[in-house]
Amino acid sequence: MREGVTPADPERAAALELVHRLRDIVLRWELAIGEFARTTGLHTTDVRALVSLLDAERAEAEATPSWLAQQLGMTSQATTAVIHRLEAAGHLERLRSRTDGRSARLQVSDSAVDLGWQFFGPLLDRMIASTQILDPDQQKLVKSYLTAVSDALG
Amino acid sequence: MREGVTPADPERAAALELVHRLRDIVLRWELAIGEFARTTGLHTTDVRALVSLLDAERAEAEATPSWLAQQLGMTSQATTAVIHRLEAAGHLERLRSRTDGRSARLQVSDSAVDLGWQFFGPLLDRMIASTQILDPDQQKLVKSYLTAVSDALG
DNA sequence: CAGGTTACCTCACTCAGTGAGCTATTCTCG
DNA sequence: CGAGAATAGCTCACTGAGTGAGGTAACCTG
Repeated sequence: MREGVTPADPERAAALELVHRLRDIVLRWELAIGEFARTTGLHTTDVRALVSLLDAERAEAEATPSWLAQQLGMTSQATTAVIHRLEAAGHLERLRSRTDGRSARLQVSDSAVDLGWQFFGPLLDRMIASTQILDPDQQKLVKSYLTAVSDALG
Repeated sequence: MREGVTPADPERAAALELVHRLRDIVLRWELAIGEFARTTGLHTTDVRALVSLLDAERAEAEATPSWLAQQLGMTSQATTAVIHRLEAAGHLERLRSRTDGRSARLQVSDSAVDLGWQFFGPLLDRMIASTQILDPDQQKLVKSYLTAVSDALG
């Protein structure tokens, strides 16, 4: 049934195996996001937004509504709604941008950081533990691989 | 600002770096799903469902509505709706299970396989190419790492 | 074969996300 | 400089995806 879709090329099959593991990670990550959303009463989109915003903060990049919209793959209106929800929940502050009068600067509150840490902390710890099994050279290898995959997806 | 959240532990920082790449991959994958959904007129959930179903087929596992609901992290009712949408679009057939009269067997149609291949094919090819740069031993290393991360998320 | 469980479904409803269209600020170039 | 175009973000009205409540049929267990 349906040959050709997965050709019997052993090299390719081995590579596909790896790709599947990655996809499994994506799936599990999404489920974790969903579970976090359910326990906190937030929505999955809100959680995804928070994660992106925390990332931006860590990278010390200025997060704006339009930037967030792009990260979420949503329209600016939907993103406005997300921001309002997070603001109402006290997880986000909307400040004025100093460089552009039209734009806003999104600042996650301490409560959001705590909340995220509480849930994703243990999860992150386990992921980090999995990583620290590898020695520096191995980590470097995996890192360059993941970067390549990331580029392939971009 | 907010020390303690990212402690100045160089080992941990290096590992976090890797975790971030993984999360970047998750984000880009989600955006790709969204783009595919937009171009095909499907919904992101429908696409996620299709991907899961194709996976099940590849693994030769029997896909049922309840199994799918679990994969998507959604209620059975919402999953019923997804199945109906995919069925109406001709991407899915709902067959009777032979072992359990209550259950249904979900069978993706050729049109869905083609559609998926058309969009995800090039993307998958690039991911596979990134993988094939590695030699077998390196692939094995990455694979065991990804498996460990997957377990950490489960 | 009665009582309980499981798999899936329908119905009524809510609210997240979209399209249309607005205001205010910034950029561009004669 | 100043008019026109572009950009950032917003409100409003609406659609439809997902949920909770609750139903039916098939299976399991004593």
